[in-house]
Amino acid sequence: MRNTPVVKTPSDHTSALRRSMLGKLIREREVGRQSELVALLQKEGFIVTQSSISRDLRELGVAKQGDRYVMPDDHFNIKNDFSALKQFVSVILSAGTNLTVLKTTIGSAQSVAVAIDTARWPEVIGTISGDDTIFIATRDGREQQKLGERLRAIFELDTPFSNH
Amino acid sequence: MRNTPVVKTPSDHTSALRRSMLGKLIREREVGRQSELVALLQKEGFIVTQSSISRDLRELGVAKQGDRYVMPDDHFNIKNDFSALKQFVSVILSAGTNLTVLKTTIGSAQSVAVAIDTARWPEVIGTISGDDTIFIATRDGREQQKLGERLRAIFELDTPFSNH
DNA sequence: ACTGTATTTGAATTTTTATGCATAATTAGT
DNA sequence: ACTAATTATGCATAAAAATTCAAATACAGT
Repeated sequence: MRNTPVVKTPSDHTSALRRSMLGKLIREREVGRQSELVALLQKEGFIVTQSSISRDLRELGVAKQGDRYVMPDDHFNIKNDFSALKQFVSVILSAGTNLTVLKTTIGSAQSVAVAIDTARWPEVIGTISGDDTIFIATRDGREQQKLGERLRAIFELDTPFSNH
Repeated sequence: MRNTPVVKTPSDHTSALRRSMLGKLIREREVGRQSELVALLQKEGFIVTQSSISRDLRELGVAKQGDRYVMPDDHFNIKNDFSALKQFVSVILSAGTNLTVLKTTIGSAQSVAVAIDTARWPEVIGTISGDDTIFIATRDGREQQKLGERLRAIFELDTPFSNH
């Protein structure tokens, strides 16, 4: 069963397909120059010259760091300023409808709490913290809810009743 | 009292200072080519050629996206994302040629130290920390130097003898 | 201060990337 | 289907960045 020409029907508007593949290649392999990309694309059935690659890369927003290309998606990983604190937070608990408790590794509660304070999220009324515990006060159940979501997103903690 | 020559005594080992400034420039302005950086640095009192800039950029991990350079912090690099910890670190000091001291707000030294530990930078031999102080041991002056650059970049601290 | 070693640097060159321009392909409008 | 307009492409070349190499500079040990 050999008819679908690997990827490109003679007259597609190739550029989209090519760019897509370009993205895949850049994500999956370590590529450091456009001539390599020309070769790799050729192997996939696309015939292009370096000129087009150059233009494609700009179009895709691909960046070159040192000697490898990186997709802009990978840049998005920052999300927020808390990623460095993730490692200290172990669990999130709630007590009643307006108190949320965060457990951290010993000694880091203060730091995490300060980060939360300075973030000035609307749902946070105030925080106090010990060595490995942070209390976060919210106005009511709804706010507590929101805070929970936010914290779990940020610190990548499991939800209490988790999904798949 | 005006004698400290703006930034560079003829024979400093400039590279560290220059790189630090380079980082600042890239963060603050939109620069798209190394020749511009040469010019900007000249305006700050550093005389360099494109060759060195090229090497510095690689060293700093700066990436070029389209036609602007971007610091890796602003980008991806989850491991090196200490941005949330920035607020706790106030000053960097060195003692001798293999001990670097970091002062932090009270209570956060531990957290910062852990982050540094888990980052596993090659130049760090070990750390110990109190409430607001971290000792970081490095092998020698050179390594200490590198660590210094890295810390100043990450925590956006001023260089010891700063400019304008 | 002197010596040997390692690092940094700039000038020149090579390599890589971007682009002006003319052509080809694709799309839209009728 | 034909024509005009827009977009995509390759070639040749300009522009920018990386690298080689020799010289200069910093450094540690004595």
